[in-house]
Amino acid sequence: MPKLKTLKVATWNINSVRLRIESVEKFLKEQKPDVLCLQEIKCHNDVFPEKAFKKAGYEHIALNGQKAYHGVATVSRVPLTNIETREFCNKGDARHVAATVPDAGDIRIHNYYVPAGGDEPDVEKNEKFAHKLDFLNEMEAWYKNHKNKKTSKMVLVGDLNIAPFEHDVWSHKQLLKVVSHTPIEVEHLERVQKSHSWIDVMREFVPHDEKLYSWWSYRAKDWKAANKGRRLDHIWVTPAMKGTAKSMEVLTDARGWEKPSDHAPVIATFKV
DNA sequence: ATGGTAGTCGCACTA
Repeated sequence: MPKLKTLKVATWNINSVRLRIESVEKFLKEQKPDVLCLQEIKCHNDVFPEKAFKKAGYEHIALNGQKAYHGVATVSRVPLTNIETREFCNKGDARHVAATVPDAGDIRIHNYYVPAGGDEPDVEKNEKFAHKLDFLNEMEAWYKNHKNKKTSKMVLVGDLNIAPFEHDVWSHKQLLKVVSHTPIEVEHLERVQKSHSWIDVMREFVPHDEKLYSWWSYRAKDWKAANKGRRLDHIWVTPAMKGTAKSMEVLTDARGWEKPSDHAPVIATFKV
């Protein structure tokens, strides 16, 4: 029997974990997730602020960092096993870490930072955009080959850098040619989703005709007043976890904290 | 139509 009755998972693109460690501490103290998945930690494993997490009660850490760019970390109050980091596109980039939570009945959590893709949505002119699509193709191929699709309990979270639906962006029309909301990216994301029949947990709680954002650009004078957001961060689950999500929240307040990340945390609680 | 901000590293790069 699992030790936990519920599993509270949060995902947050922190845009430098060292610069914002105090915000992370505040978040952990207030929200007390069981597991927090961070993206864009922007540091190598050697300089990850491990002590601060341990002091906050998050003693179990699965790391895949790199210097200056990207990097993901999954920190947990309960043990993590079978830690795995997968390298995509032979780039040497740190954009994925997975770990299993035995106390939650062996739910496996995949934490992703999908490439942003640059400015120009054209694979011929922009190799960063090509990299983004390649990365999604690799994700699709990987999950397609996963076994035990009906029984394997997995959560996939992270900054996927794509806002797929009309109301995942402030203006569908104005963003159709803007990287993060182009039809080609959305098609690729849909194929990843189909590869393991992933369920979009955030949209199970917010109807498709309501706006839902997790990111607001730093470049707006007043992010809250402009509210030109996008839903770049996601929480998905496999069919074996269908119906187990009890709540979901985007902690929009955190976007207004001192020295904020441009992303807000997304939190979901699952019945174990 | 353009430029606006932020982080890392130490100038140009990424987002």
